[in-house]
Amino acid sequence: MDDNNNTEIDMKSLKRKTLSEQVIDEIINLLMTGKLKPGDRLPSEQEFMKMCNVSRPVIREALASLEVMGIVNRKTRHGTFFSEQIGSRPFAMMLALSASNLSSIIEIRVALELGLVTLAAEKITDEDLERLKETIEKMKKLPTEDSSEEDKEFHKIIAHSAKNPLFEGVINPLQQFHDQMLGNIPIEDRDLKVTLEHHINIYDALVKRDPVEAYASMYHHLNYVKNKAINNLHRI
Amino acid sequence: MDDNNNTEIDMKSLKRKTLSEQVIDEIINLLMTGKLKPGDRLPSEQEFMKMCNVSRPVIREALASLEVMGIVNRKTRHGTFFSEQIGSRPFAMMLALSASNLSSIIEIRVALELGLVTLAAEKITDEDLERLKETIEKMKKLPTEDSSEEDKEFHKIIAHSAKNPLFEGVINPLQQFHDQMLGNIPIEDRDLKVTLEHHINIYDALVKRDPVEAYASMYHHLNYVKNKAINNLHRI
DNA sequence: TACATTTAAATTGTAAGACAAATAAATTAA
DNA sequence: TTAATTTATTTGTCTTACAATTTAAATGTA
Repeated sequence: MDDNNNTEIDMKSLKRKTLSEQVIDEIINLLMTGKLKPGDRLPSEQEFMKMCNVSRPVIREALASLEVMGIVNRKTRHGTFFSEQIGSRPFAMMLALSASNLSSIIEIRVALELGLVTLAAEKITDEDLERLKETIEKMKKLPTEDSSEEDKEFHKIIAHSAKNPLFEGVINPLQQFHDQMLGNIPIEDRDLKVTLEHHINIYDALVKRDPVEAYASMYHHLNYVKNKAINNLHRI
Repeated sequence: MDDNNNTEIDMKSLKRKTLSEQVIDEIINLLMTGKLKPGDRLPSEQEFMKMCNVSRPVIREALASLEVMGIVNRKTRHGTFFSEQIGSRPFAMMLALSASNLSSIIEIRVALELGLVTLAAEKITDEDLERLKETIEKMKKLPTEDSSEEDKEFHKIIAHSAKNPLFEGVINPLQQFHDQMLGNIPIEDRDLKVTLEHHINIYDALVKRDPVEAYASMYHHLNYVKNKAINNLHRI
């Protein structure tokens, strides 16, 4: 503090880090430095207390936080382990903050679906393609215009075909959030023939494993769906 | 338990929910139901204790978890508030679990950048375009092949032009993680002229506000970058 | 000896009480 | 009226104790 007095130092922009946040940082660092890997067992609460020289509630707050984020799993008597992969719950919780800004949710979902279909074009297996084809065949036999279940299934297969758990952890909550908060597009707004045509175009592009064509088809489809979703939104 | 004994009930698939997790669910529900909005003040710890009939450490674990996720902000004497928007930290922490699977990180980043450039094509402002042009002009004057700073800036402007805080909260950690864990592509692998051409193509598409062309240009660019990043990865 | 049951142990889960730290609000002094 | 001081409020940390869960070890029985 005997430094140059003319230097403006904005001390207020520093946020004080609680002890539990510091413990979290240490634990995250174990992963980032490769000292521990997904699946590995962490030290027990008692051991952490000794290592970090803090009280047990501080450790518990840190671990509870990491568990809610899906980064660790805690089991009585067994211990605490790093998760093998992230799940959907953390991102689903984060989405709650945008619950009142649904158009932004729709927007990011569209963007992610477009990125996803690119990945799928590169990585999709014959098995995945077969399953996509099945949803298309199922849609051809539908008795009504309501293809919402098949539509969801179609998008889920594409999400799965990317074989990227992190991506799935992000897109699954979006798909579910979208369904939950927006409900389904009203029946009278549906055109099974158009949706089916869109799905077939996307499928064909994926068969060719052509990312740009897959993208263009998906973009076309999602714009159709997005406009209906936003119209539905304005009706609420 | 005097039900039909022939029904198989897999009780093991139910995970016991701790009290703090239940408190978290209640708080998230406040957001989901619109009872409270981003920016609103939550009840104090003492009030929660009374409402939920649990001890203070349970409340604190719940609130600490929500704070790490960026969903709430806690200030001494002031209280606890829902955040206005999500930040980057939660997703950055989630990424730590994939620290040992870098190709999957690269992959999801590419997918997200592609979705993002679509959004940008729809929403970009003249101001954003001007800033993109500035990075391009700056690149034209670079003395060496090292355009990593300008490349980062280019992608950051695009991320910002989508004007979607949630999306930014996801893509920023990916951009930073990528930079931090992968470092920069070695100088001898760089071709300023190619990168510049890619950026110009993307910029031109954005000027036209053409999503498919923006996508195709970005895909071309990111494939170039991705291959170099993966080659660099194999060298480590 | 093998299997079943009981007990002990290890770790997480919860509660209560006390004090500390930060800071806004209220009160007092100039 | 403004500035300084004090008080009050809320979060932050710690200690202690007990509860709950679950697995391993020990004991009992056939």
